[in-house]
Amino acid sequence: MAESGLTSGTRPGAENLLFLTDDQLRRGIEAMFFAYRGFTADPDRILAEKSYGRAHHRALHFIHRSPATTVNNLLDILGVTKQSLNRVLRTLIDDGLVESKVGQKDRRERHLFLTDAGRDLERVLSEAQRKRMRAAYREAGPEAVAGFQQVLQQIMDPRLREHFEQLKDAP
Amino acid sequence: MAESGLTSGTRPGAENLLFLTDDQLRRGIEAMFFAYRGFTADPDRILAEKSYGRAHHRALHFIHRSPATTVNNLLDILGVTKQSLNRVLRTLIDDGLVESKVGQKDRRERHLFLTDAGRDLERVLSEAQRKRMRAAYREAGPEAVAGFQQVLQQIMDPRLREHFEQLKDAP
DNA sequence: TTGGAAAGTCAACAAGGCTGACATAAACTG
DNA sequence: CAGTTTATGTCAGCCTTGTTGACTTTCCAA
Repeated sequence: MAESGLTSGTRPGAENLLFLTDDQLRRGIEAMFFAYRGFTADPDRILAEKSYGRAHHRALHFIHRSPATTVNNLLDILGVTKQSLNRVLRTLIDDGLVESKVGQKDRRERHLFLTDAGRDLERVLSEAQRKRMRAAYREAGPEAVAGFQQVLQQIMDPRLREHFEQLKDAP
Repeated sequence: MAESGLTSGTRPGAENLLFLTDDQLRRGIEAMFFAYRGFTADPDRILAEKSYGRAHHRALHFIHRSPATTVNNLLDILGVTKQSLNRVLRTLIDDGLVESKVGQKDRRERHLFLTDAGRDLERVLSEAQRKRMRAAYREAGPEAVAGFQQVLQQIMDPRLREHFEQLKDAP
């Protein structure tokens, strides 16, 4: 049943390229669209209560992942302008969720850290997101998860894939 | 699950749950974030040239997929307010990419269709998106693609999954 | 010492979400 | 038939989050 459901009874041989039909690609595109909505739904609800937005979540996430990261590095990861990021960072700093420390080696740079309160919010947000992912992973099983990761990695722009890989090796 | 155990050789036993660690989940979350950026990058570039946005693309896509769809159905799929959709639809209709026809059975409804010009733009946008997906699929291989679809489907909200399934069976 | 990088800020704007209020036409219901 | 509900459209105003451009301050490095 699993087999026929996945491959319609055909074996994935070298010549079997049905998974590359426009129809299969369309299904993948629509799946990405609908899944991304679910992916962001739970954090979005929590953020709305606190009058924050997705942009704040992203900043919290990547500062959490890479403590002491610089503004420039964050700009590169997030792919927005410094004005856009600054607005978000400003509110997070003013609200005491993020701390900005002048660099020791290069005192022009600012190194970003989560405060205790910042870590708290980050934990609530990411746990909500993980909960859904965990359920999805469990339903789909480890092999599906491996495929999921592989395809997503290929969809990324090479420059972003580097960031992704770098984060993989973070402590 | 029992079946995937049979076909894969990995039994989802108590000890083999490493794919559910918080670290694996975090990797999946970041992969979704970076991949979605790539996913939208190519259409976004084309849309920007024509002063359209992602919202226009979404409308074109789903009208293309479900010709004669009603405004209400589109609202449900897209998950935005009618005011938001109307703004987008208005420009598409004014620009001659979408046609709105009064319903025959129920004359309160409007049925939406792409014009030739609308189909042209939809084709350009979706081909750009498919190109990237095709390359990703080819690199990852059919088994990975199957897993990719499975996990995405599980991430969706149930209500959206129904829409997704319904589109699967469309002509 | 000076050029340029890093960061921050101000102003203005746009897309695309949202709410609320209201209008119209058509269908449905008692 | 009168009243209600449904589907759609529209106006006005707000918010978040993106953009560009201009400008300043700090300060490293050649």
